[in-house]
Amino acid sequence: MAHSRPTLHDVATLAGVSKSLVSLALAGSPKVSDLSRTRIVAAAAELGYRPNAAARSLKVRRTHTIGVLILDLHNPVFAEILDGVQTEVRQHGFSTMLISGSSDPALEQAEIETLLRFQIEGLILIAHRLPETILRTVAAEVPTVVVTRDDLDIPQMDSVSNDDVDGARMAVDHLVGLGHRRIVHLNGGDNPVSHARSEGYRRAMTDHGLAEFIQVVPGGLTDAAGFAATSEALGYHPTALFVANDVAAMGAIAAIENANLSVPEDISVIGYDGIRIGGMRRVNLTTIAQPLAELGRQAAQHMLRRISDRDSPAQHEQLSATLVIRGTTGPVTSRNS
Amino acid sequence: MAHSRPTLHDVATLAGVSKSLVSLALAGSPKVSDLSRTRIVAAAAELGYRPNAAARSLKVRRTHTIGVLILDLHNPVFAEILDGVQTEVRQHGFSTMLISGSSDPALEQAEIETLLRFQIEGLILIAHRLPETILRTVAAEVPTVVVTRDDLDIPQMDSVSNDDVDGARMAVDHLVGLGHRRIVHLNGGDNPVSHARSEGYRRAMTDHGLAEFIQVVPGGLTDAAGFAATSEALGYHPTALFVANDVAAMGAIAAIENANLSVPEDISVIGYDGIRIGGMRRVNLTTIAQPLAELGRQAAQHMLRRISDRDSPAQHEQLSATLVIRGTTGPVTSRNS
DNA sequence: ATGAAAGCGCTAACAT
DNA sequence: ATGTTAGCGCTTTCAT
Repeated sequence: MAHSRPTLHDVATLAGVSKSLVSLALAGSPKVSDLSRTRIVAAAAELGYRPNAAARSLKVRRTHTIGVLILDLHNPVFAEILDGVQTEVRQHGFSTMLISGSSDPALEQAEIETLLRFQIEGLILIAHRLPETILRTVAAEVPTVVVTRDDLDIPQMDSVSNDDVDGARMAVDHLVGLGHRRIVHLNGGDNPVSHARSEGYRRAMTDHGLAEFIQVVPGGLTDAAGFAATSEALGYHPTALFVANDVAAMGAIAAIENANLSVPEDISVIGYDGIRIGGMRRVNLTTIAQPLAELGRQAAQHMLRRISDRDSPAQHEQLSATLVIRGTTGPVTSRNS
Repeated sequence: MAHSRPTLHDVATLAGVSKSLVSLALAGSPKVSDLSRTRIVAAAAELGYRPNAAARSLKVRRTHTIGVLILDLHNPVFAEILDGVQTEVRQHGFSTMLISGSSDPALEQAEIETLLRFQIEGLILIAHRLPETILRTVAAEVPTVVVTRDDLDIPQMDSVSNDDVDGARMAVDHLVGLGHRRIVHLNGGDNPVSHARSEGYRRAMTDHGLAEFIQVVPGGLTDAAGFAATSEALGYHPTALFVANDVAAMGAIAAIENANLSVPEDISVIGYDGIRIGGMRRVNLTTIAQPLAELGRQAAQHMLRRISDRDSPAQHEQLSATLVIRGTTGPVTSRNS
């Protein structure tokens, strides 16, 4: 940085007062005379003065900034959760600093490290995949709330999630209600959310007396993963697919149509998340919808609470999802029964 | 923040050395004895020491952090551009701090203000909608590069964009090549990108001798906007629609299908951007694809260059888009000619 | 190889 | 109402 920005000192000199008075005036203190205040404000404007947050935070030990880690910006789910977070924190005078995860988990940790060095006051982790040990350390240092995961019980760390086991059950119930039995599950890979959804699938299948039809195909949470996993799934001649998330479900549908089968006539498909794009008629995806913005809003509330009371006991909020029936699921027909 | 984090001083005391030596050791200086280094590293680890970036930046006047403003996290375009930015800046030892725009432009400015107070070294604006005066001020203070806009000529501010006029022309050329004449354009609202695309449409239509068929329907850049604008567009009985962007194009298709017409048999639709989801078979959208990640990468490169040479002349990079023909456009048939 | 001291820009007693 | 001063945590000469 070649040009050095004007400082409080410069403003003070120009206005012909002391640094402290400038500080006071700019903070809106009532004990500054109108004359001085006017002069100071004018001087600041003239110089294009902008307070140095680093210096300020060094002194007051607050930044009014919370960090947000989003696993994958490509998945619209996270943008929708973030909406909720932002509206809520802004109302309370906080800003957010986002970082996005990358394919490399080590980078993710490094990014969090950066955030912490900037003295953020809290951290919201959206669908992270940090190891528990790291999480413990982080949560001990800074108020932390995790969104979309509830499998961890770490002191001083709150979580807000939806009940994935129950949501998965709703998906299976819906399909069974349509007469399906050979329901294959494309799972979302090795992460807690996907595990929970798989677990819900297994339990629901079992409860419906369909244990013998349980079939879990390894997949992932991206459209590419959904596409790729589908060829294996088709080998089991399913009449319906329950896919780990909406994005992967869209990939699965593409693969099904690529195989010259149609949805839902030959195979019904249900996703999970309730991303907006799934509601577009072109896509028209039946899904288990999470209250995404609400998830974000609650996460922010927990965060704010924890910032003012660091040591309050860990809270784990669980919101329920809802079944949204659209066009990719239908009754079993003679074509696929 | 109740608990105060350990400082260099604490580490020094524990290791039994001076603050300066700790600083040196942690910076990897070779003039620290192995013994001291080991002790210092151990002490730092034991205390969970994390350098305070605010203090550091105050001293060294560098943050190695660049700020990125993304207009709308919901539009997948921006995530893809960001990918390019991130890979590039990381390779050069920089981190990014993201902020996302909101419906309220004033908030957007406030967010940038926050970023600047944190002493970011550069600012990348992706599809912002800041007024030119603000932009000038910002660009004068911090290296700035704008992505997806090229209409501004501001000193010390670079831009990276695609040639929207030319891209729009390609879209029209494609449709005309398929025999379409009644090509209606759903524009993207009052912003420079949309203006350029509309302009390209008009020029291309004129060049093809189709000036009498020019019809621009006001719309927006979201799926809802595309959906809404389509009913007016249908009033002109088009055989093809050129929509301002992919997301809106998906909305338009939904509206067309809602009206019991089919794509492309009754109406062809072409979008703009080349978002990944458009490539899914379910969507299968013909589009003008921008080199999104490349846009981001180049933006980052300009940024980095400008950080090391503040006063280099403004550069305006323009990358070209490519026509991607998929399933939503087809030849004019007896049904719609 | 190590330490002492100064100072980055700011705020907050405290003094006047 | 305004100024003086100390110090937040760090890096960086400059001594030793």
